[in-house]
Amino acid sequence: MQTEMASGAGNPRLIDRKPHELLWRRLSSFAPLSDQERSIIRQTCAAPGQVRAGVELYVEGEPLSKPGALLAGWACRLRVLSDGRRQIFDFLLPGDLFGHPARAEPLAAASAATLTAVSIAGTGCLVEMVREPDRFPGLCRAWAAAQARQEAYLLNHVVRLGRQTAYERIAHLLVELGHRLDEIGFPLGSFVPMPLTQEVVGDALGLSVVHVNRTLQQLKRERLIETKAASVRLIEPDALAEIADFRLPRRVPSTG
Amino acid sequence: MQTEMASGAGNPRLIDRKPHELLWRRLSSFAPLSDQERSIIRQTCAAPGQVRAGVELYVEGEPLSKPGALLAGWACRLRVLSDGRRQIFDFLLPGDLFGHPARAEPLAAASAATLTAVSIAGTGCLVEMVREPDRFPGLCRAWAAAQARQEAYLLNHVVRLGRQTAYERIAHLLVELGHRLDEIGFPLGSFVPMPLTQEVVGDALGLSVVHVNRTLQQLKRERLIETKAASVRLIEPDALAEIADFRLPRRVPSTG
DNA sequence: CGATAGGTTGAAGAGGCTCAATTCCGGTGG
DNA sequence: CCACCGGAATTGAGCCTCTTCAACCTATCG
Repeated sequence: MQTEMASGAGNPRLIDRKPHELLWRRLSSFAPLSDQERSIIRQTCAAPGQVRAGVELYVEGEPLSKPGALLAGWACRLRVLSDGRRQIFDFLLPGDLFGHPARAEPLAAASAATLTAVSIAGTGCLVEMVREPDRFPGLCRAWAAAQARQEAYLLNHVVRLGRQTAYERIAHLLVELGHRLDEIGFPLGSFVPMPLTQEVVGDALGLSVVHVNRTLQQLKRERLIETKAASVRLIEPDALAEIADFRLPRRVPSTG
Repeated sequence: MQTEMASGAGNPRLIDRKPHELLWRRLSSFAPLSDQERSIIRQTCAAPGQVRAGVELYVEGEPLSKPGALLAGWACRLRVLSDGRRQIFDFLLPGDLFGHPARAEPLAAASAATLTAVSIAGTGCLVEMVREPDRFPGLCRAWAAAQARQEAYLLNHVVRLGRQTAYERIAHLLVELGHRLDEIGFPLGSFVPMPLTQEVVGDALGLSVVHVNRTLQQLKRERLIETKAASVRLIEPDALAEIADFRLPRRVPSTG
């Protein structure tokens, strides 16, 4: 029941639209935007950059000079330990922002890399926005809210890693990604894109590939999920949320 | 060698000083502060609140209305799962800030609770600061930088939980806390306060109390650390940092 | 002096890892 | 259209880290 209420049936399939519409709709879901702001977003999306899979968008420790927005494809933030072990911190989905240099954090605390081929809204206008916050108050608020959301996901991630079993971790991640995809128009409960290899899932959840594989099989056997190509269907989102002790991020009343 | 360079020998024992001096020195290590800002800090610290151990400072989901600064004692941010399992996200040490409602994140994403009796700089003037950012640009920058730092610690925490063994996790946490204490005047390599029960360490690092205990014993047996009352001495900070693959947070060139 | 929180110890078992081999699948070249 | 290739997924077996349970010890405090 919660499933149907939360379902993205009402969310237009943003991906199918023009990129700037995806970004505008998504940002204005965080804070109201002016017409001027809408137009700067349109400009920013005019000539998106194309980047292949497996490319680093920026590197840990490097100055963050180029804010960007993901228009299509998936990426992640990660760190590589000195012995080669990798830890993925979070995922970037279409409509997500990255590399904001403001807030007195000029250096990247983690690297970011593409997981698929991606399309990225250029840096030009976004830099402008960051430089002159007073001209784009709505954009700034939206960006801040998006960042706060991203941080809430990071806390979820800590809980997964610290206190949940492999089974719960995977269920939790799937539900979280399911809800995020729902927000950009892929209804919860239907087949949705999930271009993650089992190794990537393992690097995110602190598990070995082998164990990710076995746990996914269990979830399939129990008919909680099914997979096809690079996509997943959460057959029983509520049951998964129950298993994972998943809580929807409280929607912030957008009172400005 | 790195140890000696990073040692807090140069840092005055801030704890021993007047509370407002601790806070001022700490904040101005993040961004230059004006005299006016110094005086508002002094006011804020004039009548610190006293809170006992084990008290919640704020609760997850509650509106964040009361920014504060910890002047003495330890606290942590945490979340309690529905089945009672706890996960600690990070620790608050003297000089640390919490509960900043700005940045469009009006609701707390986690609870915060005291681990010891603490002394807290009141909300009055800090609220003022948040309301009128233009009057206190330095303070705002400092606060943002402090928050960025806190976030870097959170990423460290994810790496610990996701990719390190119990032995590495504990070494890593100890070194990180050692460096943070060094910054407020407790030299790395000497006995420093560490008022954490083994249960708290377990809740932070995703380990059982029993295993924390055994791992600590191993570290003591190997003469890497020694403990006394609620304090610890990192006998071999470099060796510990090596074990933990610990990296010092890059100091931000304070050009801004 | 009893109460209570925190620390210590032992034993057994589970969850997850490693190693190693095999299969599957989407693409590529012939 | 087929053979082949490489990355990803799958499977089996053994082992090890860490957990759980349960008991016991130790300090501190009213």
